[in-house]
Amino acid sequence: MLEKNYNPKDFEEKIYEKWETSGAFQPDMRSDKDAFSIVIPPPNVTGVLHMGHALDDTLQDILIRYNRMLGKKVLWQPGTDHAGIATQMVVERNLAKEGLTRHDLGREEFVKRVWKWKEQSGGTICRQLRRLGASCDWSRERFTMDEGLSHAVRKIFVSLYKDGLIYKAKKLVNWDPALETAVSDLEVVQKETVGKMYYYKYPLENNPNEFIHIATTRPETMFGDTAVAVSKDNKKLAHLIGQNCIIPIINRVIPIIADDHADPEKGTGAVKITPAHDFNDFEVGKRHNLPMINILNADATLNENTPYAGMTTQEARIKTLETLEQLGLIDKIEDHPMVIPYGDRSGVVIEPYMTDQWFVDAPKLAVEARRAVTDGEMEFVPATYEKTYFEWMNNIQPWCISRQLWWGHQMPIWYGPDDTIFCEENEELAQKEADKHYGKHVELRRETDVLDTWFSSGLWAFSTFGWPEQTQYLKTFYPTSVLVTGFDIIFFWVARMMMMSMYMMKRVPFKKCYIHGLVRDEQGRKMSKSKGNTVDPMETIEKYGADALRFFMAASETQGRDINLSDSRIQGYRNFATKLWNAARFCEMNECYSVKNFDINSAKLAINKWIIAKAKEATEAVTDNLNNYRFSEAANAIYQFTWGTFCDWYIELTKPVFYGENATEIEETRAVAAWVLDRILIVLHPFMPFITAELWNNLTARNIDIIKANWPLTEKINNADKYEIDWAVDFISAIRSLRSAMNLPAAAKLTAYVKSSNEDLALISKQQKMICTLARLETVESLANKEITQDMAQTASHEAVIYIPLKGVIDFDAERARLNKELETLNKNLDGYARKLGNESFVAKAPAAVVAEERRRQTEAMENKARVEEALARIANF
RNA sequence: GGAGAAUUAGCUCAGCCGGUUAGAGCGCUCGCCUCACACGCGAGAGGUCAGCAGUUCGAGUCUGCUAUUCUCCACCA
Repeated sequence: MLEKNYNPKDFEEKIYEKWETSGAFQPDMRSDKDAFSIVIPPPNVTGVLHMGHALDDTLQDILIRYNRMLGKKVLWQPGTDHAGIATQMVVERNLAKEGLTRHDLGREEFVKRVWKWKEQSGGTICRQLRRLGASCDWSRERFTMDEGLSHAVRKIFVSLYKDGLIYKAKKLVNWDPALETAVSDLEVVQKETVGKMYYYKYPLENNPNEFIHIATTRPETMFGDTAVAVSKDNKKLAHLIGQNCIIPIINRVIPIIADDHADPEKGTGAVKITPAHDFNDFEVGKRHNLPMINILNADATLNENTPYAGMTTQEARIKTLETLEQLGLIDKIEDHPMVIPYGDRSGVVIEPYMTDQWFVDAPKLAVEARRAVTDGEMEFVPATYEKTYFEWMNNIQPWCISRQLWWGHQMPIWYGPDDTIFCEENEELAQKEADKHYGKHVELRRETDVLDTWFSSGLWAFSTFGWPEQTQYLKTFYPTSVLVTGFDIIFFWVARMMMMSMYMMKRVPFKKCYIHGLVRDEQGRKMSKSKGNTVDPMETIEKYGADALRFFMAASETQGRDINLSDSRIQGYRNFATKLWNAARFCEMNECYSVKNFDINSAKLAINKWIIAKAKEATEAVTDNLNNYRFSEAANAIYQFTWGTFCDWYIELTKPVFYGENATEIEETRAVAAWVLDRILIVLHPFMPFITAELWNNLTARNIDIIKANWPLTEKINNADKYEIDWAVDFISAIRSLRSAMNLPAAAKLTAYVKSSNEDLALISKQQKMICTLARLETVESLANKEITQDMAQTASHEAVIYIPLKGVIDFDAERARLNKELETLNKNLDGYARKLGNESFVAKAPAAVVAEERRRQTEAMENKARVEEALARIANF
């Protein structure tokens, strides 16, 4: 017996546990069916589930469960990411509480600490994914720093290095002074701020009373200046080119050079060039062979190349300005809107900084990655995201992959005594190569840098399957079927996976890439911890159940658009689950599952043929929409069928049967009701796995788990017939409408007389009992020779005109108002039809079927109009 | 500066290949505790599909322009 109330907490976790322990999420590797696979976007190992995951993983689980029910060999590969910077930061913060830094511990000890932290607080997110119902094959869970995945990292690194696609270079990079590491372009966020523009002047070398005026937002960098640039087209300043000027305070002489980087329209037209601390200046410096003077320490304090060693840039800026002021060199200071780069993790200002770093030749790798999308080997859904992808790929810069961190994959690079580089998969091999190279045994020094986190996640689509081993899983599931992820990591991850996979595997990592939007708060604002507007999915699940949250995500997901979280909608889907629960209880109470071996094609009752037809349509709609990644349409199709068709109509239609005495009819209706409910459970299962499983298990004994139930597509249904009940539904609705408009008490039993074709009358007489029950009529019969009287309210459904005597209680004003409104609508429509059909071009050019349909509507509306006018005339004097 | 997207009911949004009277949920109004369900049932109100022009027999849907909003990328003189 089902509980009276739907209580997801009673069963959701239990059901999941049973699935997991029974291996229900594992693919049958002996099956010869098609494979379907997804690799999960690996969450940070120490992270917690947020609404973005809830969306992302719900969509994946829907696809996974759907394909599993289609009978495919399905694998959802789970795992987590070591998240280099993020994780190291957390552990360092914890250390700071003990008053320690990582340097106090030393590298080895620190890394041990991180592993310990991972053991302690890792795994939370995987437990939460289980709570959401994600049917991942946890027996295959991977971590980007597992031995196997680390091996893959080293192997591909060596390969890229030997192919000349990884190189070391001394370049300006984005430097995070808090973390003291380089970061990639993508890890820098630009923020609008109002800063100051400082105008001041440098004296000329051979005439200290003359000056060249410059403008800068960062005066403290002047100690790194190695030139001042002026455009040769700058008529006012060009004469200074070739002269030298003097950097005040330090009195260093630098040349005034000609370079088009100096825009005559901007600032003063003359730009100080600081090649070691500005990306543009760096290029200028290279063009003119300028010295590059580094003025910063790794923590962004000024170094001994400046007079203000040890000061922060802010302190140095103030000091510099004070000194310039004393020297009388400042022209003016203005407010200046500008953008300043911040580290997306550390939140501090990023400094362009000159260091030795390692780079991946992304522009070369991008060629194949781009081609694969151009040639349709990988398709974005929605397709418009390929523009974003191409835009970035076409302007791609070398990818800085080295990080001066301790947590991550240490680069497989060893240096010989003279800094010769040996890049091998392990130390032994490197040693062997080195010994060969030097002709004797030498001591090697390993590169201390680790790799950008995204380097290892770039391999995720094949490293998780055991690559470089040619495993059965790799052969079966690579390339994966689809990647589901947010647009915010197209560059970080999708693009990198494409590049790495095309390089190493020569095949795309996934055939499709489904991109979804962001989950925002109720007001459409981005959710963030600092704003305090985040909603914890676990709390939502606690409140409404995982199924309600999942269904909300699916029903809201319309190809790539952001989703505004809505408590009332989630609650609505919990109500939907309750509705289904109660419908199941109705079936249980009426012993629907007691009938065995009923052939669905032998159903004879009109209501049963009707619901079978509707169920078939709904299934096809869900299937079609899922095949095209239209999640909201798929969810809505099953929602509308379950609630609007099955509960609102079919269950009501079965009541006259169940409460009647015809055993054959009861038997048939029981069987069909059970059959339809089963279809609902199956088709709804990918969206709401828990309630569907709970009902599936409790309604009757089953020989198969719902997770592996066959998707009901292939069923042969050949006795579907919608006409009769569709007609009756409209007929009943018309009477209900009239009752409501005439303010008739719900309990009042009425008589209805109908004027219509013999077919309609036959249908009514056949469905007499059902119509009377649902429309609350005493009886419904043919108008025949009965006289139409003034106390009859009149309405119509299709061509049937319905008369209901109101025995003196008719409210003539209400009836007139109702009829007039109907008339108004009819007139409006008739105008439209007349206009269209009066248009010769329409009649000549539109398809015949469209024209015929238009004519039919016109005729019908004209008949209805005559009917309504007649009724109005009849009561005109009251 | 470069690129992309959006504008439909009070609110949040669907609307696929152009073809009925443009849909849903929430909210609102009226009537109902009808033996599955008040987390419910029945019936309603509510829209110049941002504006203008164009293509077409026919435009919410296709094209162009305008207005407004948003997102991404680039940008420290």
